[in-house]
Amino acid sequence: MPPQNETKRHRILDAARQVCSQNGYEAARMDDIAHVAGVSKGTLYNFFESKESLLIATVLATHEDFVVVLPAVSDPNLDPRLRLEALVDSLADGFDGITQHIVLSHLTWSAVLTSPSGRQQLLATLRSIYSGYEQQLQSILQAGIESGVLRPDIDIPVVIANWIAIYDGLLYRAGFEEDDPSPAYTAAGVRRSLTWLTEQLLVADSTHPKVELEEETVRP
Amino acid sequence: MPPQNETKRHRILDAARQVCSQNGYEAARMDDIAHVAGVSKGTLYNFFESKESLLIATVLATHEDFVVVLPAVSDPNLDPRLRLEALVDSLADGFDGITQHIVLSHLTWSAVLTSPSGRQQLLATLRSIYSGYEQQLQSILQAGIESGVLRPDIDIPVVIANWIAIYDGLLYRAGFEEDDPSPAYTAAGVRRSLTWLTEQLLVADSTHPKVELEEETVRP
Amino acid sequence: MPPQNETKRHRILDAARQVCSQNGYEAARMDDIAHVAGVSKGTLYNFFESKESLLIATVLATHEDFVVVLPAVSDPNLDPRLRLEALVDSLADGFDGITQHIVLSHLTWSAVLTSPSGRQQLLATLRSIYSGYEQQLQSILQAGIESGVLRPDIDIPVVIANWIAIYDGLLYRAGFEEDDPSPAYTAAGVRRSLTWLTEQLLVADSTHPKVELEEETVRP
Amino acid sequence: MPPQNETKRHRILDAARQVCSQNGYEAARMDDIAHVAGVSKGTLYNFFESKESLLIATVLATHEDFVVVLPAVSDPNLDPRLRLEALVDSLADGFDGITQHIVLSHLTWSAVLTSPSGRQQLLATLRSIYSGYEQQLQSILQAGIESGVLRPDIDIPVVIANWIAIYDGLLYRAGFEEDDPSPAYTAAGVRRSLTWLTEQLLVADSTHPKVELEEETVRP
DNA sequence: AATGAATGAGACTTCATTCAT
DNA sequence: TATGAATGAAGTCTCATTCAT
Repeated sequence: MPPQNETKRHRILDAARQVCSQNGYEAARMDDIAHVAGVSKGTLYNFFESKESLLIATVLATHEDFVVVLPAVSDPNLDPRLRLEALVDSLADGFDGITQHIVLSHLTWSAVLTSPSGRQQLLATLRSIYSGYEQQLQSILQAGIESGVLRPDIDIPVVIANWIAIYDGLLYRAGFEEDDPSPAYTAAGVRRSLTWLTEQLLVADSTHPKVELEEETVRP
Repeated sequence: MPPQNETKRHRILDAARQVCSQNGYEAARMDDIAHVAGVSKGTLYNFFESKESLLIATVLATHEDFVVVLPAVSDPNLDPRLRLEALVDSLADGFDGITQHIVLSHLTWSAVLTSPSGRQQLLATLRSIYSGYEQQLQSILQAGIESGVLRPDIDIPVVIANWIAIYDGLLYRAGFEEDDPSPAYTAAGVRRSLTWLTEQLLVADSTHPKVELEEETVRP
Repeated sequence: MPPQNETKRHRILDAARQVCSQNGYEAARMDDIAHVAGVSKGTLYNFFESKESLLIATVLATHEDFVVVLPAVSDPNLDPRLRLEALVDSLADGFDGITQHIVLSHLTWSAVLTSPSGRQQLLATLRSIYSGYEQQLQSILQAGIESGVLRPDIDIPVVIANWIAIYDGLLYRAGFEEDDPSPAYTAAGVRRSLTWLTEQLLVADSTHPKVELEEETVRP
Repeated sequence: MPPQNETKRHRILDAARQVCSQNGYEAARMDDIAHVAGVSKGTLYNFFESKESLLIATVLATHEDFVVVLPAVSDPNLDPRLRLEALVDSLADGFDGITQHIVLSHLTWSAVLTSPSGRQQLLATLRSIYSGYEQQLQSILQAGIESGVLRPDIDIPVVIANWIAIYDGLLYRAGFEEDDPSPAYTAAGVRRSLTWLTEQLLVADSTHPKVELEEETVRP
C-alpha cells in the first residue's frame, strides 16, 4: 500500500473520529465523513467494507493513539517511586482529551453491540491495552517491594485493580462533568487521586510521609 | 392519571429498556418496543412525544431504579466502620447487574449526544445521584474522624473521589470483561477493592489492622 | 387478509408488471412501481419483502393470468376434432398480448438468474402450466385415436412436444417481429400453423381433408 | 487494426459473454468483465463506448457464432430428403449449448429493451439470421416438390414457419427444463420432432413410410 | 384512547465512467 | 495505449411518525 493511500486512510479515520464525536456513531453519515475527509463517498468504500467496519477501525485506531508510555515508567533501574510518579504524570497528562475518551467509550460500545465480529476484535484490543498497564504496574510494585521502598504487605492485584479503576472511574465521571468539571475530574484531580494511592503504598518511615517533597530532604 | 395508565407507562419503559439493551438505542425500533410492551405503536406516542423522549425517560427511570440506600449506611449513631462496611456491602451487592449498568451508561450517552435538551436533564439527574453518594461518604468520614476511628489527616475530597471512582472504574471495566470476568471485576472484587480503601483510612492501632474481624474482638 | 389489501396487492402487481414491461426488471425502479400503483414506497415493502420477491410474485401472477382453458377443450364428450379446434382457438386468441409474453419471458429469466429460491418456484410453476397443456392434449389425442377420428399410428409424445413447441416458437419469434410482424407471427399465423399440425393427425378419408368445413359435409 | 488489438477485442467479448451468462447483463459488472478479460477497466472503454454498446457487440458476436451451415444443406444437387436430414442433423447437433442459447436470448432482450439504437441493429441481425434459414428451407422444399419427393400440396410458408417454430420452441422450453430435461428437450428430441415434421411432407408411396431407412431399400 | 397501515425522508451502498499517471 | 483510484448519481430499503378508523 503506497504512502499516499496510507495518508488517505488516516484522513478517513480522522474524519470518522471527528464526525462520530459530534453525535455518536449512528448519527454519523457516510456523506459527512467523506466530506470531512475530503474524499468522495465511493472512496470510503474503497478503504472500508462498510460503515460498520469503518467504525471498528476508527475505534481501534483511536484506542491505539491513546496508549502512551513514558520510557521512565518502564526503566527498571529507576527508583520505583519515581517510576510511579512518571506513570501518574503520563496518565494525568493524557487526561485532557476527556470528551474524546468518553465518546470513544460510547463508540466502542456501539461497535460491540452492533457487530459480533467487531466485538471480539475490540475486546481483544482493550484487554491487550489493559494488560500492558497491569504488567507495568506489576513490575514497578514488585521492584518497589523488593527494594524496600514499598510496604511488603501490599496486596498487589488489589492495588493494580484499584489504580486502574480510579483512572477509569475518574475518566468516566469526567464525561458527565464536562460542562463544569469539579477539580476532582481534571488532570490535576487524576494526579491527586493516584498520588494518594501511591502514598498508601510507601513504607512508613515517619507515620505518613509525603512522597513528593520529603524524599529529597530526608537524605542529608 | 389512573393506575391503568401508570401501569402501561411502566410496561412501555420496561419494554424500551429491554429492547434498547439488546443492540443500543439506535437499533431499537418503536415497533419492537410496542410489541414487547404489548401495546400498539400509536399508544407509544400517547405516552411519549418521540423516540428520543422515550429514551430519556427510560434512562432516567433506570437510573432511579439503581439507586439503593441502606438504612444502616445513613444511620449517624452507628460505628462509622460499620457504616462503611454497609456501604461496601450495598455497592457490592448491586454489582450483579453489570451488563445493565454498562448498557445504561451507553444509553445515557446516546441520550446525551442525541438530545440537547435531554442532556441537561440527564446530567442533572446523574449529578444528583452522585451527590447523594458523596454526601453519605462525607458524613461517614467526618463522623469517623471525629470519633477517632479514622485517621485525622484524611483528605476527605480525595478519598470520596477515589471511592466513587473505584466503583465506577470497576463497573466500567467489568463491561469489557463480561465474557470471562477476572475476579477483580465481580461483586467480590468490588468488596475487596473498597475494603482495601477503607483499611487505608483506619487509625493505625497496630500496624495495619484488618477491619472486619479485629475491630470487635481487639478492644476489651 | 382483508379484501382491501387484496385489491392493493393486485394494484401493486399490476403496476410492477406494467413498469417492468417498459425496460425490464432491472430498470424498473421501486419508486416508479409505487407511483404507478398509487401507493408509497413503504407500502410496497409492507406487501413484498424486496424488489426481488415482488418480481417473482409478478411473474407468477402473470403466468397464471395467461392460463386460459376453454370448457370445450376439456369436455370428453365432444368430437376430438372440435376439441382440438377449440384449443387452437384458445391459443390463437391468447396470442394478442405478444409483447407481454415476451417481456414476461424476459422477466422470468431475470428472476431465474437472480434468485436461487425464485428459480425453483418459477420453474415449478412453469412445469405445472405446461403439464396442464400436455395432459389436455394427451387426453384429446387418445380420445381421437380411440374414436377413429385420428390416425392410430400417431406418436403422441412427439405430437404433443411439437404442438407446444410450435406455439412457444411462434410466440418467441413474434417478439422479434413486433415492429412489422409477418403474417406467420400473428394470431392468424398461430391458427394456421396449429391447424396444419391438426390436419396431419386426421385419418385420411380422402387424401387430405380440411378439418374445418368438410367435417360437417362429410357425414351424410 | 493490428492482430493484437483484434485478439484483445475478442478476449473482451468472450469475457463479457461469460460474465453475462452468470447472472444476466445488469448483474455483470465492468470490473468483472475487465478482470476476466485480463485487462483494465479503462481498456474496456478504449474498445467500447459504454457497457451498453459492449453488450450489443457481445450479443451480435454470439449470434454469429451460433450460425452454422452445412454444405450438404445448401447443395442443390443432393436429394432434398438428404438435405432435410442434414439440416435436422445440423440443428440437433447445435442444440447442446442450450443454456448459452437461452442466456443469449435473455441478453438479446436486455439489449433490445435497454438500447433504442441497439434495438434496430439487433432485430436486423436476427431477421437476417432467420431469413437465411428460411431461404434454405424454401429452396429445399421447392426442389423436393419439383422432384416429386415431397407432396405437391405442401403449404410452404406454413411448413417453414412450423419448422423454425419447433426448433425455437424446443430450445425455449429446454431452458426451463435444464435441471432435469425430459427427452423431448434434448438433441435427440429435436431430431425426433423435426424428423416427424419431415415425414409429413413426403409423398405417400405406402401409407406412411419412414424417411430414414425405408426410402433407400423400399424401391427396387 | 387505541390501533396499525401508510407515508416518505433519508441512509447506506453500488458501479459505470472518467482521467491523471 | 493502459491502468485503476476516484467519483457521485441513483437505487434499495428502513423506520419514526401520522391519522383515519
